[in-house]
Amino acid sequence: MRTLPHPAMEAVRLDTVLAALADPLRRRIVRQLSEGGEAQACGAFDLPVTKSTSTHHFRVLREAGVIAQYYRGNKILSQMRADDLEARFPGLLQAILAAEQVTVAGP
Amino acid sequence: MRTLPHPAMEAVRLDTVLAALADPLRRRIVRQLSEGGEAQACGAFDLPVTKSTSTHHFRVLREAGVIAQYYRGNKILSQMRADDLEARFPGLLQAILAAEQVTVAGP
DNA sequence: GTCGTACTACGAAGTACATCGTACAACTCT
DNA sequence: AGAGTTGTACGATGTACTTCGTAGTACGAC
Repeated sequence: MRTLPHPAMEAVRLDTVLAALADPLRRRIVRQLSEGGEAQACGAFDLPVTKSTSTHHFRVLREAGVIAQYYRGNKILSQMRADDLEARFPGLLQAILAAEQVTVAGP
Repeated sequence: MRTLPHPAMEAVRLDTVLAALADPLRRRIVRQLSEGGEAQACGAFDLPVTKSTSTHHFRVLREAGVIAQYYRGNKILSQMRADDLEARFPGLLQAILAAEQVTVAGP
């Protein structure tokens, strides 16, 4: 079974997490994962970029420690590392997701 | 009196704020401003870069809507736009500052 | 006015990032 | 085994960012 490398919780750096979440496309992925609750395959995301680019963004999120990915058949399932993030940076993820909510809800 | 352009609170975008705060040097500035409370001149910051670079980072923070800057004599005083940020993205700034606190406090 | 201070503006150089296309690998299904 | 699906790897390209040096502007002090 193939596996993908994930940073340990202690190795997750604020720099990397913030940089990862500064991209709108990556926040879109994170949002969908957070709202879905369940692990989802990359194909479940309707992103306005090619597969290559999509792979790149998922990789950035995984290497930043924001999401976890594991093989399941010929798909890769992704899910939030919500607990790890909350333990390391309490309230951060929630604040960012909530902030975007505000941004979207314009008059 | 010279003035510097600041984005209106409604024009402040999460993308820009997160990108601005993803840089460690800029977070260092923000941290010092937040802890100091009072407005401080750029020279009050002991940053490991040249003045040009320093100017650049202050500018990024100002254009992102994170700090306010105004002339005072031949200095420029900077201060956090804490209230504006809190109104637009509740809890975000505090979560990021707290997160860094955790990072710094290693065993 | 002249000098020093504090900071900006502009251009240059190196680095990092986002995006894509093509080629490839692993898995499922028939 | 062969074909289709899902996603990766690698290289290329254009854009943006960081950093610096130099030159210049505004202000206070003398």
